Amino acid sequence: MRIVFMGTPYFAVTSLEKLIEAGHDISAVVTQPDRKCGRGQKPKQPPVKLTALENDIPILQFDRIKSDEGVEAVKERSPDMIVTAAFGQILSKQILDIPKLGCINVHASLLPEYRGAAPIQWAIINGEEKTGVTIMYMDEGLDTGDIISFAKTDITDDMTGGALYEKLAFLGADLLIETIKDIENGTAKRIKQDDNESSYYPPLSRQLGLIDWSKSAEDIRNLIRALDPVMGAYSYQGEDMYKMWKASVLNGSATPGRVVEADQKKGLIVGTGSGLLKIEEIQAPCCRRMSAPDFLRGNKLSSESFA
RNA sequence: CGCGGGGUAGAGCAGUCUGGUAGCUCGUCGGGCUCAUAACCCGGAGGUCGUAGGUUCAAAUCCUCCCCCCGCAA
Repeated sequence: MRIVFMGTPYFAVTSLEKLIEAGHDISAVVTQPDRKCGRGQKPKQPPVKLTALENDIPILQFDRIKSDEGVEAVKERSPDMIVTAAFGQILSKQILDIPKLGCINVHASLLPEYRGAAPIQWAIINGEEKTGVTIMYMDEGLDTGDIISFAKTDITDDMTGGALYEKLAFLGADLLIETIKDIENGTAKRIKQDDNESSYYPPLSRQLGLIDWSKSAEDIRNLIRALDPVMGAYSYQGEDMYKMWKASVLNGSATPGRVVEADQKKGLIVGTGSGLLKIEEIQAPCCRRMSAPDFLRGNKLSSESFA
């Protein structure tokens, strides 16, 4: 099958690699432009671009794929199908109409739930125990197209956002390959999404990571593990920002944000709206992340409350 | 040239401004004590102070280059 692949981050790399492995003809890879990011503002190449380079696949990068040049470039590749995974740009009708077999997308949730850019993290934040991936036809809406196939998986209690991201990347890639086979064979299904059952969650924002200590210890723990390793949940003591990377829930109660214990042996324990939170891994300003006992060994954490 | 913090013993830090031969907590090893404890006491091992130069009688400390890590920002 002649495919134009669109994707950007590591999540999409897995799918791209499996497509190549399966012997599909990837006539081009479309990915976001190299962006200045990180320290030093050096332009960084998206992971998908690096994979394309390794495999000698032509690369197309547009600020807006909807632009005339973008549409034209895709047309020139005359794909049978467009496959997207975490691409980061919305496709216009002009593009959707190009491939005769349609445009399909790998989405990291069980649609119609968790539409939006960050379904993986949101599922953990909400304490979900099950999630999955969905392969769907794209339409002009955001994650609203018809479902072709899906695969479920469990979210274990200790799973971080990073771990689930990786798991779903593989699950999605495998399902993608199978689904394309079904489409080729004409056995693929096409199920409309029930909009009444749908939910939409926004992209991750800095603000989201700020810990609200009045929430329950369980909720805070979920936020912490969901945001590991993308940005970390954080809290302040005065001007100092501390990132929390790992925590567990204890019975008990204390004023939300209050540091109950900060002891090498007893650990770092903080009060919440319901239950106590034991911080097991923490990152102080300007330091790398480290276990709470290690941190307390060399740093004197004030007994001031977190806010 | 986007802004800023940091690299000192296995781990986490102090010492750097006000140069003078390396210190703290923990771990580790050996010994002691106790009915008992992640307990306590005594003792030991373990460091090219990120790399390379420079200044100096003397550099972890002052100056310059480079490498790596981290926060902001995008």
